[in-house]
Parts: sequence; structure tokens; C-alpha cells
Amino acid sequence: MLNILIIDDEADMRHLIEMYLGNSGFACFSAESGFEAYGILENNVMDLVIMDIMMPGEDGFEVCSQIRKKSNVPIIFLSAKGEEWDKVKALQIGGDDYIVKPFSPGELVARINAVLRRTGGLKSDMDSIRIGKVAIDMKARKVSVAGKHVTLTLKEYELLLFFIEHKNQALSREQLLEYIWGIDYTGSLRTVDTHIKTLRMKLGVGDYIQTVWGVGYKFEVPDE
Amino acid sequence: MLNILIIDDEADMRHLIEMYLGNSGFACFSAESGFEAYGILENNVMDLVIMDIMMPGEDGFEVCSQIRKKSNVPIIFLSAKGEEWDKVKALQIGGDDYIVKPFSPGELVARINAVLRRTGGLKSDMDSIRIGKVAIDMKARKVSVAGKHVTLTLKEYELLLFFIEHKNQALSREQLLEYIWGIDYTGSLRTVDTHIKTLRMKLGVGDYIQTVWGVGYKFEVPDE
DNA sequence: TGCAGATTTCAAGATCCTTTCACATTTATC
DNA sequence: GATAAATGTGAAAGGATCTTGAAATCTGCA
Repeated sequence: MLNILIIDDEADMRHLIEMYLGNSGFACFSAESGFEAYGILENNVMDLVIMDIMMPGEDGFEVCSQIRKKSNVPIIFLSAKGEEWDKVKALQIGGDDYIVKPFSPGELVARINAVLRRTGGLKSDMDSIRIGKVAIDMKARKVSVAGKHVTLTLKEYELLLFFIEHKNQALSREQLLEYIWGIDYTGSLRTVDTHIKTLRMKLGVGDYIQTVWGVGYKFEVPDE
Repeated sequence: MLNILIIDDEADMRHLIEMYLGNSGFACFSAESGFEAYGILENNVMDLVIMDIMMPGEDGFEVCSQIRKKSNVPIIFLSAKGEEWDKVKALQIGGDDYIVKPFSPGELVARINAVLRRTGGLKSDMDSIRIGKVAIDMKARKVSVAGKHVTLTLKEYELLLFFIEHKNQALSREQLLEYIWGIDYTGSLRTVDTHIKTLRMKLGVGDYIQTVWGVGYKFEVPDE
């Protein structure tokens, strides 16, 4: 699930885009001003930003340059027909594409996919995993849940990875200890419980890690 | 046995599809509205959804996006010829295929199989067992009956597995205790009865576990 | 060395599972 | 049918397993 941030002062337009994108399997965040957007970007991992150019207060130009100071997230600009903006300008100020209102849902999704493909946002390498709301960047050893970064300790991270490699399998404490702590671990089985506890807490709602009574634990993937 | 959910406001169409699919070995569930469908999806494991696009109230578009929030179950859309929908749109909003009414039973089944193959719904690993309406995922230690998840306790699960390994054999309480509880079990024979009781209840109708008077119990497999 | 964060241990409390028991019901046998 | 033996069932005691918070220990690093 990719996260898209919509920045537009008009609530109707935000909702319309949210609906379009929601139906196409994107997770939407929205902000009615640059100020609000900065807060969202601070705490969440966005895969793409869609932003109106004409906004009261900070306009798209300024917001874009603010965002660019910290992030290379792809940005698509929206503009009403007749406004004196064109694709060249959009690209000059750091945008990635440009759509003229009104647009069809299909056009929007197509543009988004094109931009993501071009900027590498649709990476299909094995260095990142997404499962439910949990995203893992293996290269950076970084984990986010529903777009929010969470910092995991070494054991928590290894546990999570092992769970995901063996998703939907009931795993005993012995198995987990053997594979993560090593064959020569001699401590208590209860150690696993404590790490499960903290990992559950950090993964938040979702009940990814389920207790299999009398057996161990299981990472259950939503749906299927 | 794969479960297919049919969502269509027209009863005739639902029945027609049910008949087609029933004859091809699918188990059908049907709903006449999105609302009804959500309830079914909540409590059952569906392998595929067939949904009309044009429905009063929530249309296929909306229902699809609701379902997509929780599940990746494959969705095939139905549309009457002439409606202004095309395959591209169906796919954009999260569908997996698209069939124009009227269609033949053969076409429907072919499309279903194609989608299931594409989405990996036709997996045939040896880690799962299907017997009658009972499906067991051994790795996940998960059991479902007629598509409904049931949670078994440790002893119930082991009993069920032992029964299935020795299906159609009359097993004495002593045997069951020896193999499941262990050779050193010293408790009452009647303990088995209680677990049989709860297991029977959880497996629901079907009379899988039969009493062999004076001997013990037997897991009888319904004729395929 | 001293600190901060990570890891492990521990134990009380919560939760769930198992077993037992008493009584109801069914079945076999005379 | 009557009777005894075997099985079904609900409730509740008893056990085992998890969860959780806190404290102790370890580890890497300045």
C-alpha cells in the first residue's frame, strides 16, 4: 500500500482525489495547507505528493521548495485550466508531473503510476517488504507501520524479519530462539515473550503476531 | 472446495450463477448488497468474489473499495452490455477481471480459473488438508469448516489430526490417550469424551466423528 | 569508568485449556 | 420393558500457559 499526500485548500477536491485513489489501492493523507503537510511528512513515509498550485497563503511553489529541502518524494502538481503554469515550470520548481483540472480518475492513476515508475517509487527489489501496514526497508534496516517510522531494537527487528519470512506459520519459542538467538542459546524461553510484547506494541493495532496456544506465535498476514 | 461470493441485487442472476458454479464444484455464498457481503466476508474465507457493478445503493465501485480495505480476495465484475464500463476501469478500481452479461457457464468458470491461477488462489501445497468441509493449514495450525475459521485448542487440534491420519478407523479411548496424551497419561478415560464433544461442536454439522459403541470413536469421511 | 539503551529474568496476575464430576441420555441384553 | 453399561453434556475446579511490568544484567560507546 503506497501512501499519497494530497495538498489542496479545497475540501471537495481533496475528497474527490481521496476517493479516486482509495479505490485504486492507495492510502491517502490530506492536508489543506503547506503547514499541515509538513507535519504529516514529518511523521509518515509518503510515496508521492499531489499538490494544488493555487492556494491561499503558501502556494504550491513555496510548499514544494520547503518539501524539497528535506525530501525527494515525487510531487505532482494540479492546476486549473487557464492558469499560467505549464509543465516546464512545474518541473523547474522541483515537481515531477503536472495535471490540468478537471481530470479523470483514470488519468490521475495513470500519471501517478508513471511518475512512480520513473522515480523508482515502484521498486520491486527484494530490499523492501510490505506486508499489511508494515513496511521494511532492509537496506536501511528501517521499519514503518502505516507509514509511520518505528524504531526496533536488533532482536525485535530480527524477530519481525523471521516472522515475515515464515508468515502464517506457527513458530515455537524453541524455533525462534534457535534461529534468532542461535543454536547455543541457553537462557529462558520466556525471553521470547518479552520481545513479542515489545514488538506487538511497536507494530500497533493489527494483531499481526498471534499467540498459538501451547505452541508459540504466528505472524498472520491480513486477508488472503 | 473453493468458496465464491456472489454479489448481485437481482435474485435471478444470483441463482443462475450459483447453479453454474455449484455444478462446477464451487461452494457459493450470495449477497444482494454490499452490506450483506461484508458480513459474509467477515465470517468466512472467500476464494473469489463475483460482483455486479450496477446495484442500487452502494454500487460495485464502492463495494470493491470497501472490500479492498480489508482483503485482496480476487474480484470479478459483471456488467451488462452497453453500460459505460470497460475493463480498464474495472481493473483500476481494484478488480481482477471483467465479464459482460450475458455469459455462458463455460466462460464464467474459465474466467474464474484464470483469475485464481493468476492470483495464486489455486495453491496445492501439501501442508494443507481438505476433507469434506474441513480444511487444515498445518503450517499455520489453522482449521476452517466450510470456509469458516474455527479455533481449536491444542488437544482438539491434535485429536482432529490423529483422526484424519486414521480416518475411517475405529479408535479406542486408550489408543487416543496413548498417542495424543502420551504413554504416561494416568487420568480418566472420560477425558476423551469431553474433547470429542467440543470438537464435534466446533466441526459443526457433518457428523465427522462417529461413536463406535463399546469401542471408541471414528472419523468418517463423507463420500467425495 | 559511567551511561544509556538493549536484553534478560522474574513473578504476579490474567487468561485460556484441561480434567473431573454429576447427572442425563442412549444402547445393548435379557 | 427393565436393567446395566456406555456415552453425552454442562458446569466448575484445577492446571497450564501467556501477558505484563519492573527490576536486574549486559553491552556498546563516549
